[in-house]
Amino acid sequence: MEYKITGNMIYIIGKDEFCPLHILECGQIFRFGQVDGNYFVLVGEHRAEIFEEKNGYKIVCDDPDFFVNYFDLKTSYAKIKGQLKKTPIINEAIKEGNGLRILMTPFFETAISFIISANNNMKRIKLILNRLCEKLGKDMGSYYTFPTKEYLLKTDEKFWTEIGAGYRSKYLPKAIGQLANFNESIFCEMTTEEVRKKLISFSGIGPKVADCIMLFSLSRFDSFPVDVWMEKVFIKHFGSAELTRVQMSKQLVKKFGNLSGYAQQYLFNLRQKLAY
DNA sequence: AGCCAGGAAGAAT
DNA sequence: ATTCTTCATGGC
Repeated sequence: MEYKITGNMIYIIGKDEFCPLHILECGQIFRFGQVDGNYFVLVGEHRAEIFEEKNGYKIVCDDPDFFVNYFDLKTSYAKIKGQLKKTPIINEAIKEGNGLRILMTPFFETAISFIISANNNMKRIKLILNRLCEKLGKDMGSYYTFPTKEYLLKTDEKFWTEIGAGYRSKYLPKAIGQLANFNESIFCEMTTEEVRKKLISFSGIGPKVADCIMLFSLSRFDSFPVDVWMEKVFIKHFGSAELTRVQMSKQLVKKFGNLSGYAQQYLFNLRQKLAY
Protein backbone atom coordinates (compact mmCIF):
# COMPACT_ATOMS: atom_id res chain seq x y z
CA MET A 1 0.00 0.00 0.00
CA GLU A 2 1.58 3.24 -1.14
CA TYR A 3 1.14 6.48 0.78
CA LYS A 4 2.99 9.63 1.81
CA ILE A 5 2.65 12.06 4.68
CA THR A 6 2.78 15.82 4.20
CA GLY A 7 2.02 18.03 7.19
CA ASN A 8 -1.35 17.00 8.59
CA MET A 9 -2.23 15.01 5.51
CA ILE A 10 -1.82 11.46 4.31
CA TYR A 11 -1.94 10.85 0.58
CA ILE A 12 -3.16 7.42 -0.43
CA ILE A 13 -1.76 6.59 -3.84
CA GLY A 14 -4.09 4.44 -5.92
CA LYS A 15 -7.64 3.31 -5.24
CA ASP A 16 -7.26 -0.44 -5.33
CA GLU A 17 -6.60 -0.96 -1.63
CA PHE A 18 -8.46 1.92 -0.02
CA CYS A 19 -12.10 2.96 -0.30
CA PRO A 20 -13.78 4.97 2.49
CA LEU A 21 -17.22 3.58 1.61
CA HIS A 22 -16.04 -0.02 2.00
CA ILE A 23 -13.90 0.70 5.04
CA LEU A 24 -16.43 2.68 7.06
CA GLU A 25 -19.78 1.17 6.10
CA CYS A 26 -18.97 -2.44 6.87
CA GLY A 27 -19.82 -2.39 10.56
CA GLN A 28 -16.41 -2.38 12.19
CA ILE A 29 -16.88 1.14 13.55
CA PHE A 30 -19.86 3.39 14.21
CA ARG A 31 -18.51 6.90 14.65
CA PHE A 32 -18.33 8.25 11.12
CA GLY A 33 -20.41 10.30 8.71
CA GLN A 34 -20.28 12.62 5.74
CA VAL A 35 -19.89 16.35 5.21
CA ASP A 36 -20.35 17.70 1.69
CA GLY A 37 -20.10 14.17 0.32
CA ASN A 38 -16.77 13.45 2.02
CA TYR A 39 -16.44 10.83 4.74
CA PHE A 40 -15.05 11.68 8.15
CA VAL A 41 -14.18 9.23 10.92
CA LEU A 42 -13.84 9.71 14.67
CA VAL A 43 -11.73 7.43 16.85
CA GLY A 44 -10.63 8.04 20.42
CA GLU A 45 -9.87 11.74 20.59
CA HIS A 46 -9.02 11.95 16.88
CA ARG A 47 -10.74 12.96 13.69
CA ALA A 48 -9.91 12.43 10.02
CA GLU A 49 -11.64 13.57 6.86
CA ILE A 50 -11.17 11.77 3.58
CA PHE A 51 -11.20 13.48 0.19
CA GLU A 52 -11.27 11.63 -3.11
CA GLU A 53 -8.71 12.68 -5.69
CA LYS A 54 -7.89 11.66 -9.23
CA ASN A 55 -5.55 8.83 -8.38
CA GLY A 56 -6.16 8.20 -4.69
CA TYR A 57 -7.37 9.81 -1.50
CA LYS A 58 -6.27 12.65 0.75
CA ILE A 59 -6.72 12.14 4.48
CA VAL A 60 -6.74 15.38 6.45
CA CYS A 61 -6.35 14.70 10.16
CA ASP A 62 -4.97 15.82 13.51
CA ASP A 63 -2.32 13.09 13.80
CA PRO A 64 -1.04 11.36 10.61
CA ASP A 65 1.07 8.80 12.48
CA PHE A 66 -1.95 7.71 14.47
CA PHE A 67 -4.03 7.30 11.32
CA VAL A 68 -1.33 5.42 9.41
CA ASN A 69 -1.62 2.84 12.15
CA TYR A 70 -5.42 3.13 12.39
CA PHE A 71 -5.92 2.50 8.68
CA ASP A 72 -3.20 -0.16 8.84
CA LEU A 73 -1.57 1.38 5.79
CA LYS A 74 1.58 -0.70 6.06
CA THR A 75 -0.37 -3.85 5.27
CA SER A 76 -0.76 -4.82 1.63
CA TYR A 77 -4.01 -6.55 0.77
CA ALA A 78 -2.79 -8.09 -2.47
CA LYS A 79 -1.86 -11.45 -0.95
CA ILE A 80 -4.91 -11.53 1.31
CA LYS A 81 -7.29 -10.91 -1.57
CA GLY A 82 -5.41 -13.25 -3.87
CA GLN A 83 -5.76 -16.06 -1.38
CA LEU A 84 -9.42 -15.40 -0.55
CA LYS A 85 -10.45 -15.14 -4.20
CA LYS A 86 -10.05 -18.89 -4.47
CA THR A 87 -13.38 -19.17 -2.67
CA PRO A 88 -15.99 -18.19 -5.30
CA ILE A 89 -18.46 -16.47 -2.97
CA ILE A 90 -15.70 -14.36 -1.45
CA ASN A 91 -14.30 -13.56 -4.87
CA GLU A 92 -17.72 -12.12 -5.64
CA ALA A 93 -17.72 -10.18 -2.37
CA ILE A 94 -14.25 -8.76 -3.01
CA LYS A 95 -15.43 -7.36 -6.34
CA GLU A 96 -17.99 -5.31 -4.42
CA GLY A 97 -15.68 -4.36 -1.56
CA ASN A 98 -12.27 -4.14 -3.14
CA GLY A 99 -11.11 -1.17 -1.05
CA LEU A 100 -12.08 -2.63 2.30
CA ARG A 101 -9.55 -2.59 5.12
CA ILE A 102 -9.75 -3.77 8.72
CA LEU A 103 -9.03 -0.88 11.06
CA MET A 104 -7.02 -0.88 14.28
CA THR A 105 -9.52 0.59 16.70
CA PRO A 106 -8.53 1.10 20.35
CA PHE A 107 -9.45 -1.81 22.61
CA PHE A 108 -11.59 -0.01 25.18
CA GLU A 109 -13.64 1.90 22.60
CA THR A 110 -14.20 -1.28 20.60
CA ALA A 111 -15.31 -3.22 23.66
CA ILE A 112 -17.86 -0.59 24.72
CA SER A 113 -19.13 -0.17 21.17
CA PHE A 114 -19.71 -3.85 20.59
CA ILE A 115 -21.33 -4.47 23.96
CA ILE A 116 -23.85 -1.86 22.79
CA SER A 117 -24.14 -3.58 19.40
CA ALA A 118 -25.66 -6.78 20.82
CA ASN A 119 -29.07 -7.54 19.30
CA ASN A 120 -29.14 -4.00 17.96
CA ASN A 121 -28.99 -2.26 14.59
CA MET A 122 -26.39 0.01 12.97
CA LYS A 123 -28.42 3.19 13.14
CA ARG A 124 -29.28 2.86 16.80
CA ILE A 125 -25.74 1.82 17.73
CA LYS A 126 -24.49 5.01 16.08
CA LEU A 127 -27.19 7.01 17.83
CA ILE A 128 -26.29 5.67 21.27
CA LEU A 129 -22.55 6.21 20.74
CA ASN A 130 -23.13 9.76 19.50
CA ARG A 131 -25.18 10.52 22.60
CA LEU A 132 -22.46 8.98 24.78
CA CYS A 133 -19.74 11.15 23.24
CA GLU A 134 -21.89 14.29 23.39
CA LYS A 135 -22.53 13.73 27.08
CA LEU A 136 -19.13 12.53 28.29
CA GLY A 137 -16.65 13.27 25.52
CA LYS A 138 -14.50 16.36 25.17
CA ASP A 139 -15.96 19.11 22.99
CA MET A 140 -13.49 19.64 20.15
CA GLY A 141 -15.61 22.23 18.38
CA SER A 142 -16.76 20.26 15.38
CA TYR A 143 -17.00 16.91 17.18
CA TYR A 144 -16.82 15.13 20.53
CA THR A 145 -14.10 12.69 21.56
CA PHE A 146 -14.79 9.21 22.89
CA PRO A 147 -15.01 9.49 26.70
CA THR A 148 -11.99 8.62 28.81
CA LYS A 149 -12.06 5.73 31.27
CA GLU A 150 -12.23 8.25 34.08
CA TYR A 151 -15.61 9.54 32.87
CA LEU A 152 -16.92 6.14 31.86
CA LEU A 153 -16.19 4.82 35.34
CA LYS A 154 -18.63 7.36 36.76
CA THR A 155 -21.55 6.07 34.68
CA ASP A 156 -24.34 4.04 36.23
CA GLU A 157 -27.20 1.99 34.78
CA LYS A 158 -29.48 5.03 34.75
CA PHE A 159 -27.06 6.99 32.58
CA TRP A 160 -27.01 4.32 29.91
CA THR A 161 -30.79 3.92 29.97
CA GLU A 162 -31.14 7.67 29.45
CA ILE A 163 -29.03 7.59 26.29
CA GLY A 164 -31.09 4.68 24.97
CA ALA A 165 -28.87 1.67 25.52
CA GLY A 166 -31.89 -0.42 26.54
CA TYR A 167 -31.34 -3.64 28.40
CA ARG A 168 -27.57 -3.46 27.83
CA SER A 169 -27.55 -0.62 30.36
CA LYS A 170 -27.07 -2.99 33.23
CA TYR A 171 -24.01 -4.74 31.73
CA LEU A 172 -22.13 -1.58 30.80
CA PRO A 173 -21.15 -0.14 34.20
CA LYS A 174 -20.05 -3.60 35.32
CA ALA A 175 -18.05 -4.17 32.13
CA ILE A 176 -16.39 -0.77 32.40
CA GLY A 177 -15.35 -1.52 35.96
CA GLN A 178 -13.88 -4.84 34.87
CA LEU A 179 -12.16 -3.40 31.81
CA ALA A 180 -10.84 -0.24 33.45
CA ASN A 181 -8.31 -1.96 35.67
CA PHE A 182 -7.42 -4.51 33.04
CA ASN A 183 -4.34 -4.19 30.84
CA GLU A 184 -4.93 -5.70 27.41
CA SER A 185 -1.18 -5.99 26.80
CA ILE A 186 -1.28 -9.35 28.59
CA PHE A 187 -3.14 -10.67 25.53
CA CYS A 188 0.12 -10.61 23.57
CA GLU A 189 1.29 -13.84 25.17
CA MET A 190 -2.05 -15.60 24.87
CA THR A 191 -3.57 -17.75 22.15
CA THR A 192 -6.69 -16.49 20.41
CA GLU A 193 -8.75 -19.09 22.25
CA GLU A 194 -7.38 -17.86 25.59
CA VAL A 195 -8.07 -14.23 24.69
CA ARG A 196 -11.64 -15.10 23.70
CA LYS A 197 -12.20 -16.92 26.97
CA LYS A 198 -10.92 -13.95 28.95
CA LEU A 199 -13.08 -11.48 27.01
CA ILE A 200 -16.19 -13.60 27.52
CA SER A 201 -15.60 -13.43 31.27
CA PHE A 202 -16.49 -9.71 31.14
CA SER A 203 -20.08 -8.57 31.54
CA GLY A 204 -21.99 -8.09 28.27
CA ILE A 205 -19.36 -9.88 26.20
CA GLY A 206 -20.30 -13.23 24.67
CA PRO A 207 -18.74 -15.22 21.81
CA LYS A 208 -19.75 -12.93 18.98
CA VAL A 209 -18.84 -9.65 20.67
CA ALA A 210 -15.54 -11.19 21.77
CA ASP A 211 -14.78 -12.13 18.16
CA CYS A 212 -15.48 -8.56 17.03
CA ILE A 213 -13.25 -7.08 19.72
CA MET A 214 -10.43 -9.46 18.81
CA LEU A 215 -10.76 -8.77 15.10
CA PHE A 216 -11.18 -5.00 15.18
CA SER A 217 -8.88 -4.04 18.04
CA LEU A 218 -6.48 -6.90 18.76
CA SER A 219 -5.46 -7.97 15.23
CA ARG A 220 -6.69 -11.51 15.81
CA PHE A 221 -7.52 -12.32 12.21
CA ASP A 222 -8.20 -15.95 13.07
CA SER A 223 -11.62 -14.98 14.37
CA PHE A 224 -14.87 -14.98 12.42
CA PRO A 225 -17.78 -13.17 14.11
CA VAL A 226 -21.11 -14.81 13.28
CA ASP A 227 -24.11 -12.56 13.82
CA VAL A 228 -27.66 -12.82 12.45
CA TRP A 229 -26.44 -11.80 8.99
CA MET A 230 -23.49 -14.15 8.81
CA GLU A 231 -25.72 -16.95 10.03
CA LYS A 232 -27.95 -16.42 6.99
CA VAL A 233 -24.92 -16.24 4.70
CA PHE A 234 -23.53 -19.44 6.22
CA ILE A 235 -26.79 -21.35 5.76
CA LYS A 236 -27.10 -20.27 2.15
CA HIS A 237 -23.48 -20.59 1.01
CA PHE A 238 -21.47 -22.78 3.38
CA GLY A 239 -23.43 -25.40 5.29
CA SER A 240 -26.37 -26.57 7.30
CA ALA A 241 -28.77 -24.57 9.42
CA GLU A 242 -28.52 -27.11 12.21
CA LEU A 243 -25.40 -25.60 13.73
CA THR A 244 -25.14 -23.00 16.45
CA ARG A 245 -23.46 -19.71 15.59
CA VAL A 246 -20.44 -20.67 17.66
CA GLN A 247 -20.13 -23.90 15.66
CA MET A 248 -20.47 -22.00 12.37
CA SER A 249 -17.70 -19.64 13.46
CA LYS A 250 -15.43 -22.56 14.36
CA GLN A 251 -15.96 -24.20 10.98
CA LEU A 252 -15.23 -20.96 9.15
CA VAL A 253 -12.04 -20.32 11.14
CA LYS A 254 -10.95 -23.85 10.33
CA LYS A 255 -11.52 -23.09 6.65
CA PHE A 256 -9.98 -19.62 6.45
CA GLY A 257 -7.35 -19.71 9.19
CA ASN A 258 -5.52 -16.43 9.65
CA LEU A 259 -7.60 -14.84 6.89
CA SER A 260 -10.91 -15.53 8.68
CA GLY A 261 -11.46 -11.95 9.77
CA TYR A 262 -10.83 -10.59 6.30
CA ALA A 263 -13.15 -13.18 4.74
CA GLN A 264 -15.83 -12.28 7.24
CA GLN A 265 -15.59 -8.56 6.49
CA TYR A 266 -15.87 -9.00 2.72
CA LEU A 267 -18.95 -11.16 3.25
CA PHE A 268 -20.48 -8.84 5.83
CA ASN A 269 -20.00 -5.91 3.47
CA LEU A 270 -22.20 -7.70 0.94
CA ARG A 271 -24.60 -9.16 3.50
CA GLN A 272 -27.89 -7.94 2.02
CA LYS A 273 -27.17 -9.55 -1.33
CA LEU A 274 -25.70 -12.76 0.07
CA ALA A 275 -28.23 -13.46 2.82
CA TYR A 276 -31.33 -13.82 0.66
C1' DA B 1 -48.62 -2.31 13.96
C1' DG B 2 -45.52 -5.77 14.11
C1' DC B 3 -40.92 -7.30 13.17
C1' DC B 4 -36.08 -6.82 13.29
C1' DA B 5 -31.34 -5.54 14.51
C1' DG B 6 -23.35 -7.18 14.13
C1' DG B 7 -26.55 -11.37 21.25
C1' DA B 8 -25.88 -12.09 26.14
C1' DA B 9 -27.48 -13.35 30.84
C1' DG B 10 -29.83 -16.26 33.70
C1' DA B 11 -32.83 -20.19 34.29
C1' DA B 12 -34.19 -24.60 33.12
C1' DT B 13 -33.13 -29.10 31.43
C1' DA C 1 -22.70 -28.81 28.94
C1' DT C 2 -26.48 -27.41 25.86
C1' DT C 3 -31.12 -25.27 24.99
C1' DC C 4 -34.95 -21.76 26.22
C1' DT C 5 -36.56 -17.26 27.69
C1' DT C 6 -36.14 -12.66 28.45
C1' DC C 7 -34.31 -8.37 27.73
C1' DA C 8 -35.25 -2.06 25.55
C1' DT C 9 -35.75 0.61 21.68
C1' DG C 10 -35.54 3.20 17.21
C1' DG C 11 -36.35 2.32 12.35
C1' DC C 12 -38.70 0.34 8.64
